[in-house]
Amino acid sequence: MILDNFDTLFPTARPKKIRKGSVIYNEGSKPSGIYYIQSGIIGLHHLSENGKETFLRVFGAGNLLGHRSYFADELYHATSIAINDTQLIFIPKEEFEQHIKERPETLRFILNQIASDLGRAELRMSGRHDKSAAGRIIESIVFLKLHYPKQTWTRKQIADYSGSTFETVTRVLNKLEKNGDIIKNGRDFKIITPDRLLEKIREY
Amino acid sequence: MILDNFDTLFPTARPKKIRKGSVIYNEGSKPSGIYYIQSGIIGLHHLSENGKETFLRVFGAGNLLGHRSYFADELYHATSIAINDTQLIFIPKEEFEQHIKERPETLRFILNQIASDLGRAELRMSGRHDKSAAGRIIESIVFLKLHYPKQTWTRKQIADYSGSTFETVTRVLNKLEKNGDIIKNGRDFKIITPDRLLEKIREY
DNA sequence: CGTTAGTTTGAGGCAGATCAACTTTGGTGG
DNA sequence: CCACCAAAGTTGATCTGCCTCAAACTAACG
Repeated sequence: MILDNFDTLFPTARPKKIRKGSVIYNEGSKPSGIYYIQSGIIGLHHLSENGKETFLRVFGAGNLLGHRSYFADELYHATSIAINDTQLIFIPKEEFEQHIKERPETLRFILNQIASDLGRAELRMSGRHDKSAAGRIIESIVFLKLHYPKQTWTRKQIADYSGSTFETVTRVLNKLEKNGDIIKNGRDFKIITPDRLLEKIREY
Repeated sequence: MILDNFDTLFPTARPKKIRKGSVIYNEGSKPSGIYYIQSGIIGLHHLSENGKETFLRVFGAGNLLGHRSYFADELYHATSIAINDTQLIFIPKEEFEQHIKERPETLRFILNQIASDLGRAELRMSGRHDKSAAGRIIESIVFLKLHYPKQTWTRKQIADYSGSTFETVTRVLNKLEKNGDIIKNGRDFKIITPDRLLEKIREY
């Protein structure tokens, strides 16, 4: 879901360039406003004490970032990291609250998005037990490639998104290639028919 | 989070009695309004084709129900079932939209709740990989007993909530009793010191 | 006090994580 | 433009948490 021209509503905001790999905010810190992404891709990651990493959500151009914690009135529950070089603007609390007063429909728009994200998160949670690792990996590559076709997702990113390991992702991708479901090209790959692949999930 | 006296705002709504075990709405059907729970406990469950069940969320007196799908503008992604005898009112779309116009703060209240639920869902999803089954079971009983202390949760319900099996729940509860962390009483049990138990999760 | 839904306990199996050693890719700096 | 090298990917072997299956037990409700 994308907010077109959201940034033109905040003309005073100065766009900030973020280098690939750098952190926008850290788990545990306190929101003081929200971010709007003008370009680039950002990943939201949860890191546990035993070193396991979970790739919770992806955000692209036109998305808000940090809005969940802001509206839940909580500390950030995960860390956001730029997957690519990114450009974003930060909208401080006061300014954003003013905006909401003037445009109450923004609230409903965000609620719609968060409600949809909650459904997706819960289905992903279910999938951790009722689907095989291969099935989850397939769902993940279809989702990631559908939303960000030009991005070369690493095996590690796919593993963290699907709840698996990069070795297992490697093995599954090889099998998919052997079956003619994807075509590999260097580190990248192309899914031939995403819809048909999703239908075959239970076979893997 | 609880909406006090939300039902008095809809005096025309007729309370409906729901028997333990019966379905309020089914996965895949279309929301035509939202529910408000006057008394009782309701569980939201996702059932997969291979028979696995996931216990997604619990709702009690003073909670809304069916609001996620309503605001996401989606079909229900899971089935809601009365865990106890329950009394609720249904608020049709038109009436609810009218209410939101008159009381826009309701929208922010619901957004706050859904945003918080999303955070919890994502942390539970992470926990499926970075915590042992025992750890997740402990978190689940602490959560369920904290919010619904009088409810006798079955091993199956705890298993579906934690992403495990009822046999594993049995084994963990026995170990917890042996270690003096809980006291069993028939099918029910009491957690001695929930906070201290949560701190010991990584030991289990 | 009979019935059944819920619980306990044990034994065995396997999906997929982990560990390890090697190969390939693609960015970069000379 | 090419050589280098760190990051990413591959492949195989091993290990294990906990799920599955099975069978006997027990609480709780009508």
